[in-house]
Amino acid sequence: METHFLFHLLHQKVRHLSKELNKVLEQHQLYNSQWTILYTLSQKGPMSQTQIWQYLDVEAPTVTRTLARMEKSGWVQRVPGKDKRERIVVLTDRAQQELPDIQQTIQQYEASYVASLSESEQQQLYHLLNKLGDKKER
Amino acid sequence: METHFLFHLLHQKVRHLSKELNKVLEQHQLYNSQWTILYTLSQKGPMSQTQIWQYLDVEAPTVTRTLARMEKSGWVQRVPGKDKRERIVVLTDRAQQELPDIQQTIQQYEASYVASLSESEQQQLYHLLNKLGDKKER
DNA sequence: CCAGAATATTTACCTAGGTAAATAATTAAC
DNA sequence: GTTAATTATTTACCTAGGTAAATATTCTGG
Repeated sequence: METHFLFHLLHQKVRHLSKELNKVLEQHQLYNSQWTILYTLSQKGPMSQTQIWQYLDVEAPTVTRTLARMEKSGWVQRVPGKDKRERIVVLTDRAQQELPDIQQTIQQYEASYVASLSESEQQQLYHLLNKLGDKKER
Repeated sequence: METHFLFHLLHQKVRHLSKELNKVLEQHQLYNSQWTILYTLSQKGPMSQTQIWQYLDVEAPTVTRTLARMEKSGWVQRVPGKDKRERIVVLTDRAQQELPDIQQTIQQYEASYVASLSESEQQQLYHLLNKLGDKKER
């Protein structure tokens, strides 16, 4: 099998997916990646920035920037922690209020996107993706 | 199954993959996305920019920019076509020369990444990815 | 206690992707 | 044949991701 096409397809799908998700999220004035953070905070409660980037497996500057934008547009607030180096990120009231609505939008979109696969195919896909790139001793 | 995790995993994998690929390509002074274009041109021969973005399913400004960078670093040249609006993209001699080497680097990396899956799992994965998001009448 | 290491965040600089609108050249329609 | 629509590319402006280095605190070993 031509591995090239597999990787190309992977790329394409993710790009396509982000693009559409961003379009769907327009109605909430939100972006894909911002949603990821919003969702994480809604599940885990207030977190420091470091906790966020480690959890999302993204570099620190990436979340600094995204959070700055989210703070500006009123989704989160960054309050100082006991340790004066760190900033704790908290959802704003507005975010709390709009969350269910947004979640429904996402849920619906994701469901429609995944509808082309049966339940067991979805699990297969998850399983295979998870296994992909799992280095033994690469 | 929680679709959320499937999409999250997809994102993560692709990000992780690009990151590593870029690192591997450093030795050739090349980036992931630039390689994609280089490879396409090596397979298809000279193409107009429009042909490139349509084939790669990317927006026009994206390839304009990437080609500009590639031209500056000596991978491609853009020559005017008969139609004075279009620019035909051609690989430079240097690109031609270095291609086999780079291809080997990529090949090797991709093979190692995909080695965690059996041949038939790879095909399964390709099949499922391909099917994912296939709208009937979404 | 205090100098040096470690940690949390930020800044500066890069690539890659997107949209909307501008520009230039070609085609089509009258 | 000139005007209007279409096509190819670019520009300006956005988000998202990365690395390397700077800054500010906190921790630690002597």
